[in-house]
Amino acid sequence: MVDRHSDPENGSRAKRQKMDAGDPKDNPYLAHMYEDANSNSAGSSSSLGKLKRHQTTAALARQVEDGDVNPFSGQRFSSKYFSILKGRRDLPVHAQRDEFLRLYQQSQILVFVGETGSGKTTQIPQFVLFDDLPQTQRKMIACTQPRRVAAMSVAQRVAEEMDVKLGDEVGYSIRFEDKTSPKTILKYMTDGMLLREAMNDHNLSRYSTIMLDEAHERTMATDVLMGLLKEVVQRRPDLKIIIMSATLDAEKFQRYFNDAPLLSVPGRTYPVTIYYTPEPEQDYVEAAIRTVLQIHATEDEGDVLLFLTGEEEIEDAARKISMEADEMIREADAGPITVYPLYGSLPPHMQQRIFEPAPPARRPGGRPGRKVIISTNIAETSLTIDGIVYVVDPGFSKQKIYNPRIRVESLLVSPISKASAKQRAGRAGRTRSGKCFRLYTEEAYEKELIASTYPEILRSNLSSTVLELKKLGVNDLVHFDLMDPPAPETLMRALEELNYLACLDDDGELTALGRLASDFPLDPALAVMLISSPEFYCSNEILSITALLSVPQVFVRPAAQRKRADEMKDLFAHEHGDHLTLLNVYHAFKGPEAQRNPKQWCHDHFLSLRSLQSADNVRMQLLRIMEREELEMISTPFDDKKYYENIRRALCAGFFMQVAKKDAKGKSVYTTIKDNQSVLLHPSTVLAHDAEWVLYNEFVLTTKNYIRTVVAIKPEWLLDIAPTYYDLNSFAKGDIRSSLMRAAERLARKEKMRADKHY
DNA sequence: GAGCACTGC
Repeated sequence: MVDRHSDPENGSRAKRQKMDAGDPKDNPYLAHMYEDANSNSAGSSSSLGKLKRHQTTAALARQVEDGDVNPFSGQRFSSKYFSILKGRRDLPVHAQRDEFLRLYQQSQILVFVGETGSGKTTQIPQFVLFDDLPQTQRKMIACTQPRRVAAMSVAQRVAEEMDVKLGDEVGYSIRFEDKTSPKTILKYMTDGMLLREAMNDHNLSRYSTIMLDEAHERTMATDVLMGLLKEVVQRRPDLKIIIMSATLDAEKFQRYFNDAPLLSVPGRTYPVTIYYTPEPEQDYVEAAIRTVLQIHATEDEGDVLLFLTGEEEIEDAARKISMEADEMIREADAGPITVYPLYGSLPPHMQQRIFEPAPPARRPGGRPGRKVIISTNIAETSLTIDGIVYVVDPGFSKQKIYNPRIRVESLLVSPISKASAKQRAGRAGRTRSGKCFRLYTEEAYEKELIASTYPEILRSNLSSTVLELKKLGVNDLVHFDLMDPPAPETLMRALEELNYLACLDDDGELTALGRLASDFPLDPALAVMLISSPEFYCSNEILSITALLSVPQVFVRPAAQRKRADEMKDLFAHEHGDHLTLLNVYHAFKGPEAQRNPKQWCHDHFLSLRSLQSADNVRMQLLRIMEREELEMISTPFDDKKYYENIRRALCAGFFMQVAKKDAKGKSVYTTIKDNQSVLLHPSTVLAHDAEWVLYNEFVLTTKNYIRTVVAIKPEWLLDIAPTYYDLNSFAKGDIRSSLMRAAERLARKEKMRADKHY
């Protein structure tokens, strides 16, 4: 690692903030002098009275904000309100309040670029509130976030700033929790939640202004919402839209929204010096470890953040760095180091540890200690850690990619984008000026990194999205104006899958089943399985399995205790497969023994309490929808010999396209139906390796092709449940076809015998 | 004989 030059892109921001020097009313410190001039010092309803909708100026808003009485709640402002208000007025966005209001008033759509620390997420919605006055229209202002925690914490903060109780005038709405009331006029919500609302209210008529925050993240929901809003604004001239984004891409948003005006506000961060390597690194993990140790040996006090790609890589690097650092302490009197791994599947209390202070010097006057955090991308967007001074960026992350040809999503370690690299570097400049060590050459940065990561919509299976769009009333998918249209093949695959699931008819129109399926927050195959389950007398059980398949892995397998964990899993194993094993786990979890102390029970049985609780939550949500749609909740008696068979049949009703047959020769090698992929059973399966036909939940592409979470089924069931997909004429001659033919003959024979009995 | 980056309804 050799340093080179400093990169101006994260250096000091030279943008000038405009000062409104002319009108003394614009000076917040003089505002109180004018407050009484409008003869309105008390009375809640009247203090907003001086504001006319879409004619508010910064000065007018300030007068109301500086009053004694909260104009929205009618209560007297607390003293805390005024101290917070003072801080808010120092935020960069405040200097441009008038400029913002003018643009907001003049145009229906506005693109707002505010960098980190500008205050956009908390302040802009309040600026809008004072001008849009949604309560006079019996409407609300919505501000979307890609993540739940953000929606919750920002709403909490803004409620404090506005001196109201969270859930009254300011609230939030996320899956499993609606913290709003009839009083609510400003609602923070996840983008997915707004999309759900749009499915039942195509014009989003409850809102007078909709703001999409963090639009640069380009989540699936944000992309679909943007396409939708582009249509809604045509039908609703009264609706205003603000697209809020960080960093570049602003022009792209502007162009997409018919050259909407743009407002940029500078952020408030410290300069970060960028260093590149002179030569490409062969082994980025090794280079990263070396760099961290070198920082520790030579750089001033300050914590280090290293980005790696996944759990194993991180744990491995953490071990090595700790070992090497111990040696440095012994041999070179280096300061102490604490290394914290950080990734999503880490239990919350372990994630919290990253906020502990760096270790102190080992003796008075000794070399200071240092904290090293080794993290996945979670520290790039979801979590911010103050006090980071050094960032080490090897330039890779795991990214989801989708292969429409074999209908498989997989994770691949890939080079990051320039936007990600900037975001990572920025993590070093939150509390003071910092340094970022990029473990690639400057030339590679310039020439090899793409400008920004491909949006999720280009990297995913679209069957859920296509179903959602149909439900949203978008009939012509090909001409639906998405910012980045997906590959036609991906779209075709989704339409085909939905057609086989009978969610779309042959003309591509939504069927009754499709409409019902879109009510469930589930992948279409899961939704169809659940809706069909009453026909198989096992909707209670399929509901549990569906919930378990929608949450992270419930089985925990710590590296040090694999054997013990596997033994515990065997306690729940069902000979016919993993779905049934999951059901056994759930039933045990809900049983009296486990419920006495769920935490202990899960720990003892190597199960994830978090996953099981979240499955329970999902199950309750799905149950409410089942009841609302009058789908019968029913079970086959447990002592009936068809109890498990009925469940396995019901699984086929949704997953008949995810089936594999064991090869005639070659042990435990399977071939998937129609796609003809050669696959292996994932080693985690409980299924003995002798099932001829299996249904799988997931295709995992790693060093080998694995199918994971599998259950044994019979080909007769497939012919019975999905006759169109299993039309024998559509199969090429071969092992699969002949096996299906024999199954068809067995079925016909049974039918005949049954018919004979009747005569 | 194992690879779940991260979100979301």
